[in-house]
Amino acid sequence: MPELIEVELYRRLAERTVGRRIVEVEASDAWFLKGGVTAAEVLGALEGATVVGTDRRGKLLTVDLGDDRPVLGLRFGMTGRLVLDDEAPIEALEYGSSRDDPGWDRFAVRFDDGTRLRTNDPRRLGGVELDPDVGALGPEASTVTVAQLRPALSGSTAPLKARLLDQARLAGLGNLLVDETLWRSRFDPARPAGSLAAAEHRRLASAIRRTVADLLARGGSHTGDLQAQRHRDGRCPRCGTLLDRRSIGGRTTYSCPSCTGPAAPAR
DNA sequence: ATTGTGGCCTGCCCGC
DNA sequence: TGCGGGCAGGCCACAA
Repeated sequence: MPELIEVELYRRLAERTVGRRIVEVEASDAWFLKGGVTAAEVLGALEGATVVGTDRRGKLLTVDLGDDRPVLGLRFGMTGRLVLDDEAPIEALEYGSSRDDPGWDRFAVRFDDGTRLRTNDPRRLGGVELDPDVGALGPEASTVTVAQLRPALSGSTAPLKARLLDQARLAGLGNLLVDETLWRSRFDPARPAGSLAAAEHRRLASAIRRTVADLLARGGSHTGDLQAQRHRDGRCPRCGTLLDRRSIGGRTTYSCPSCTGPAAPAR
């Protein structure tokens, strides 16, 4: 479940490798290489390169290797973790494994100072890419403005939640963050995205930024107030009502039927 | 174009 | 104790 919060923690870890030179690349898992790139091409592009900086758009981590090299893109899917030597900012992912099996290392680079940065991903849902298309992603969710959110939602009949999960419209939110955000701001996830009024755009944009900041401070996408009740028979932490469990946007969705919804706006 | 669905990958947990 | 089925969700291909 790495969402932008986890990937931001990964980025901060990767940032520590700035100035180090890559002396060896481990890319033996062809499945993990995306965009049609071969292991040989990745090796050629990365070996000898020095890490210049890191960046992130939504759930995509990018590593800048200088002007004469392609940008290294890292995606983590749902169970991917980034580990520098033995240091992992996320010990165990919410729906991942608590083990750290070396057999799950899908990609790694070794630096000239002997340190090693690796992706450990049991389910191989993440991937490595060269020069990823950052432009295909929507605006960054953690800093989204009303002016950015409005066009992402307006005119759409799709459920609000589905649009917020669409990385081409808004980059960074995953299932847990969206449910937490909508619950906090009392929106019905199933409501048509295009039905929001101007004041609601403001309320939602603000809720997205605040929820991301709050859960980042707490340490993960799974630290939301709704999380403990994300199960059948779960109850709304605010009013105690039995939570709705539905599939919206193809994802399991928990929401409070009592204190959310168009018929029951915020008090 | 937009929206919905199913599949990919595989560990884990539950019930029998 | 072992086993099978369901489940988790980020992402992409594909269908309507």
